[in-house]
Amino acid sequence: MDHRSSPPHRLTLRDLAESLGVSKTTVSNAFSRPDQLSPALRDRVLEAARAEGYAGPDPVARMLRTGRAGALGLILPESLPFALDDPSTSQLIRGIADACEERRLGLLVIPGASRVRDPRAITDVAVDGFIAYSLPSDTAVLHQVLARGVPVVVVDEPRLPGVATVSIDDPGGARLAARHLLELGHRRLGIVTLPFRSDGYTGRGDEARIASATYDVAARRLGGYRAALADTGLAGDDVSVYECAHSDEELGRQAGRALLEQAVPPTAILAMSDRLALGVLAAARELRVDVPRSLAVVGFDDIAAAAKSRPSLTTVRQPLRLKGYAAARFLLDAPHARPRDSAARTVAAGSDELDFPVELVIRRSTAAAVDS
Amino acid sequence: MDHRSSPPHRLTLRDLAESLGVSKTTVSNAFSRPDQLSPALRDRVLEAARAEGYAGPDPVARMLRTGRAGALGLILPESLPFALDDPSTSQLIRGIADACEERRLGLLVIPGASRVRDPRAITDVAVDGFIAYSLPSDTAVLHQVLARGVPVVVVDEPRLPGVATVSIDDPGGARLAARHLLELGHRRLGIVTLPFRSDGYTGRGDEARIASATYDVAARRLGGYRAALADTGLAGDDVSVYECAHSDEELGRQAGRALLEQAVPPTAILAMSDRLALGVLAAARELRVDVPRSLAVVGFDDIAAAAKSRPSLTTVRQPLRLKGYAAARFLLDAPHARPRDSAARTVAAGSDELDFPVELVIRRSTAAAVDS
DNA sequence: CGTGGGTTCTGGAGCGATCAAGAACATCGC
DNA sequence: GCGATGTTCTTGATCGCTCCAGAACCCACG
Repeated sequence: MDHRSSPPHRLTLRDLAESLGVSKTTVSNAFSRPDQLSPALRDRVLEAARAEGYAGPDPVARMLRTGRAGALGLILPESLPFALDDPSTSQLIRGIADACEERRLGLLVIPGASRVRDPRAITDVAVDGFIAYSLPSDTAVLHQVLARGVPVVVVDEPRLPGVATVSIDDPGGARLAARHLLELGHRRLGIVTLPFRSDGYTGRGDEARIASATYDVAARRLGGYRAALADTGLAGDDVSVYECAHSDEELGRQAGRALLEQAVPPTAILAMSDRLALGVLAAARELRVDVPRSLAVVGFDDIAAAAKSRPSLTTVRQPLRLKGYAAARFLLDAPHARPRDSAARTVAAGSDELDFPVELVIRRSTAAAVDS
Repeated sequence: MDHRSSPPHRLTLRDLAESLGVSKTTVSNAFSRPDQLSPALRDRVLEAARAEGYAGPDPVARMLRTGRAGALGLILPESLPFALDDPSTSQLIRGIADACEERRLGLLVIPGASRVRDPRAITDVAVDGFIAYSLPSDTAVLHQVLARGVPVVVVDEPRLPGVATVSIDDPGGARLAARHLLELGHRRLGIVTLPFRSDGYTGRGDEARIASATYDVAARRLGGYRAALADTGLAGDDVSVYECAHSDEELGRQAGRALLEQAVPPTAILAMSDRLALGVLAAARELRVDVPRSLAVVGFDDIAAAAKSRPSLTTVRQPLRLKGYAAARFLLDAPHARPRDSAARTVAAGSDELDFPVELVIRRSTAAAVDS
């Protein structure tokens, strides 16, 4: 009771202890370890806290002492608006949120990481670990995260040696999609890709860009498509590639138009995401190209809209939500995820990769080629 | 140099200072206040940090010292999946994210607050303030937030005396919508409402529930609808009300069917959200009720899908993204938003309410009544 | 050469909690 | 009645940093 009222002092655990005539530890226990003190005293403390307006232990001070932040950092490549727009990203987030809720952890979102960013967004944030989603390999962010020394799990990309990664079999999925079209007799294929680099380029495929891709996923899926072509003894010659800067319907539509308006248009189009494929469908509609009779389209992801489109979309299903959940669990359950007992940067050595299977879902956007 | 290597000690600022033979303050300044020391020494410190693998000042320790958490807490009524699904919520989040990005703040998401929740989700989290979105007035969460003593801004509801609120003119917007229908000659109206309470009830309107509403928004909008009826000299008699537990298309469809399958169906339906209105449109389609010829439908919010639906939706536009942005700015710019200098619980006394105007957007889902 | 005003750097006191170790007191068996 | 075993509460150190006040130094001015 000796400090007057010069600054409207925020009540602290010690103040309460003093005014009650007990030790700080006792007050602390009353809040955080109820079984460590007699119910009577506990009630007295809690009662006094309420009366004096003490809100409970300061989370930050506790974090400093215990070394746990009680939150997960989620690093997203695009802005939050975009992430929320994109069904596959938001499915992933759901999965992560599920795991956070189970573990009573907060979820701290750090969007826009594919652009150059203030490193403080990473270094100044109180988290027990990061989940980095689909970042280009040339972004500084991931290295900042690694440098911070907290556990990290990467989802999808980039695959870095020694960094825990949760992903899918991208080449395998792509191969499945392409093989499906080839088996249906298609020989002139178009490919609508996700970005190879994060420079905002949209346009015809460019081998130089592809060779220097910083987005692994696009490169891996393209590899899968081409592997299927090679299986069938086809060179990639009759395949035109169109790259989109983002995964959205509008760019997919644009890509679809570009491919369909070629002198010799493809009879089938492989799109690296369902949103792109949906855009291709829109382009076909505009150009009065019948799907699947004159054009077969295959997507990737199997978002909810894929089953609802007209025609419904043949696609490669990946377990997005599960992937998010698994990534969070991977982060949390890993031995090194414990705070301050190790300088480990990744979650686990050895079993640091978790790959989910994919599955081809055949719907109505693909049919046998009619030779034209 | 006296602490050996028993635990793989995480490098601290002091370790670095010692090994460099400078003071802790100097190292701290090298990272956080570059202008406070000579460039030469600064470089030497930074160089040593890199060499020894020191990642920079620990954010939690800094928070404790400076009293700033560098993050905003966002409290959402529903689960994150649901929030991400809902276009109006995600628009709001965008606005908040915009402001956070401007101010280099993290965004910590706390979903599912309308259910009973572990108070630790609120008390244990390091934030400089909370934005509470559309919470029922009987939820404990908001009181926990208030008790924590950090600044709070409520968006939409509940309106609590002395608590800063960002909102819109709900009764006014609703009145606009209803008046529009009345002016078109409609006299038999149906109303599809947002939930009045958070108990998951979906079904016919129930005056007892309405009177004891814990969701202010639904009550205020209903008040607006009824005010318009009163303006026209109509009692509410010819108005059937159907309450939906959530704002989604499926429940809207269900509500639409229930209203349209009545012995004497309404000629016009007022829905408290666009998603509900879209569901009503779906119901009308199923029942082969022509919109707008046999049924007029008005929504609320003006989400992107409202302009794209068939027919496009007449609705009450509210600036969702702006509302989010404003809420964050309100929180951050308020005098009391500064840490530890006050026990103020709300952002500002006096000007603690920020209301945005709404606007009726007339599209093709409404037309003059044909007397049937 | 002394004085004043910068700049650059240091030391030590906290920020508000938790935790390990131990003191005080009661309980119990033999 | 006495050591043994708990239970309940306290003491003091510590988490890693930032900030305040001041020391040390440099330079210039009169």
